[in-house]
Amino acid sequence: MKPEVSLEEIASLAKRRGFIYQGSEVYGGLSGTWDYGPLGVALKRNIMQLWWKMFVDDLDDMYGVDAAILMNQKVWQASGHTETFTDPLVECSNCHARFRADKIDTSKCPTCGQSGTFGEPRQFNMMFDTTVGPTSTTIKGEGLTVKAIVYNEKDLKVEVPPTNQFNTVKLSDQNATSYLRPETAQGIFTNFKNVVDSFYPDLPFGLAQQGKAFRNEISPRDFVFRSREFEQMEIEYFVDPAKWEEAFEMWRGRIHEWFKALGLPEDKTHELEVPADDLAHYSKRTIDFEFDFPHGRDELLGMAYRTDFDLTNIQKASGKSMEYRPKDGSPAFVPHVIEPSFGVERAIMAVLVAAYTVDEINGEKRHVLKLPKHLAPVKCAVSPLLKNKPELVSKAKEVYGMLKKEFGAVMWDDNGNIGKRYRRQDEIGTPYCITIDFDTLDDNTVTVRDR
RNA sequence: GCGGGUAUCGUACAAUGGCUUCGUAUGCCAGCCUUCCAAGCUGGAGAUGAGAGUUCGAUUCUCUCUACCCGCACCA
Repeated sequence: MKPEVSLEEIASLAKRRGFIYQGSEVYGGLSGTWDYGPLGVALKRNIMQLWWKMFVDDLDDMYGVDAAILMNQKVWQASGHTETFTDPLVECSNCHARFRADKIDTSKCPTCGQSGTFGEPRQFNMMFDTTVGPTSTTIKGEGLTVKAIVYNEKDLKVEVPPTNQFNTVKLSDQNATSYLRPETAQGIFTNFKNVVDSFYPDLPFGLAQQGKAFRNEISPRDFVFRSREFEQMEIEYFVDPAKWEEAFEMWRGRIHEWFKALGLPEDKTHELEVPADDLAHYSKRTIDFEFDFPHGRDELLGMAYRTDFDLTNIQKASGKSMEYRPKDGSPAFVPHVIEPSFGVERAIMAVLVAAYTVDEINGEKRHVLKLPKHLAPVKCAVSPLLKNKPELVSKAKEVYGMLKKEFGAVMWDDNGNIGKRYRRQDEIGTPYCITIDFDTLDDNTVTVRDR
């Protein structure tokens, strides 16, 4: 079932009214990046703050963390990202199917049956790599070794004598290589022990984090739905392995509350029980929570039972115990994990799609963003009924100043006539408009319009 | 990454191998007017994605690049 709104309509509105722009637009853009304008950043922050309130501040069993984007590369080795992301991929030149070169017989394409259609395998890694600190390079020749600290390898020029008696040998410092995190989850797992040491919370408890993650997607798509830089809101909920199902169901319920808080209609959200043979190797159960986006039904957030996969990996790789010792003296164990993982951009898209409506009034189209009030970027617009009556304008300024100081997200609007202002505010989802008229001057009352 | 499409004021559309380089609507800015749900008038700013080629002359034709949209693949 496709919603009536097209992705292009949403993108057009987002651009026109200052929600979301193409990243680096003046230079022709950068694929898979998007920038937020004044209204967009307000909406985004409202959504993220709502999440933090619902899932951290309002709950007794939740703790917040905020880990660094750059992490020791051992994190990604232990989690399996380094290995699984450097698989060589081959592509069939006939049917364009792609396969892991080490998993198939490359003499014949399994999809179309053609022979000899595979080219050279290419390494493809979805993690953005980077170098932490200067790169150290060693130049070796006969009887001579020069060590150089190079801040930018492209600037390094080594003159090689014609005798070729010198060789340049780059000793890339493996410790200096790192990645922009492809998920925020590992920043939580690596701090599990720290939080236990500081607070020793009763099990079950959860850690929550919001932050940027980066994936070098093959093809970013569908407006902000799949981009190369995005924001995640993730929870790792640590449980006694015997009680994981209980926790799973609890979070399932909390996720539906989240949908309600975002104002997403129930008939547009769906649960997809991921079939056993599609599950990631570490997961015993996963539910994809989907939404009917303009481009089709697609994943809005996911919840996975990750067992003790991550903590056990860290325990093995670091040599540090990740066991939790229950306070009742029963034997220690490595907790299991329920992971609800939310995408901020996907939530924004869903909210915009759900809120976007077009009314027909006397044959005129009226665009209204029916945002939940607590998400609206502008809570209230203040207008003088007439722009050319100084007494109205000054009174309105006074009211505006009071509200602005109190609530912040208040907009001054004196452009055109009153009807136009209402329309304009409708289009950005402003719930309240306050108009100062001549009665205000007489009896200090104002007109409050509820969208 | 493959195939198809698109790229013109902020937005949505129009037009053109030249002539004074581009029209409309809306939005925006200034002024006038206007006593509550897109009234009107006057004036103004604002665009051919980037680069190369063909040509006397390119926004228009060709090529390359970039970005977005549609389909496929991918989504650990």
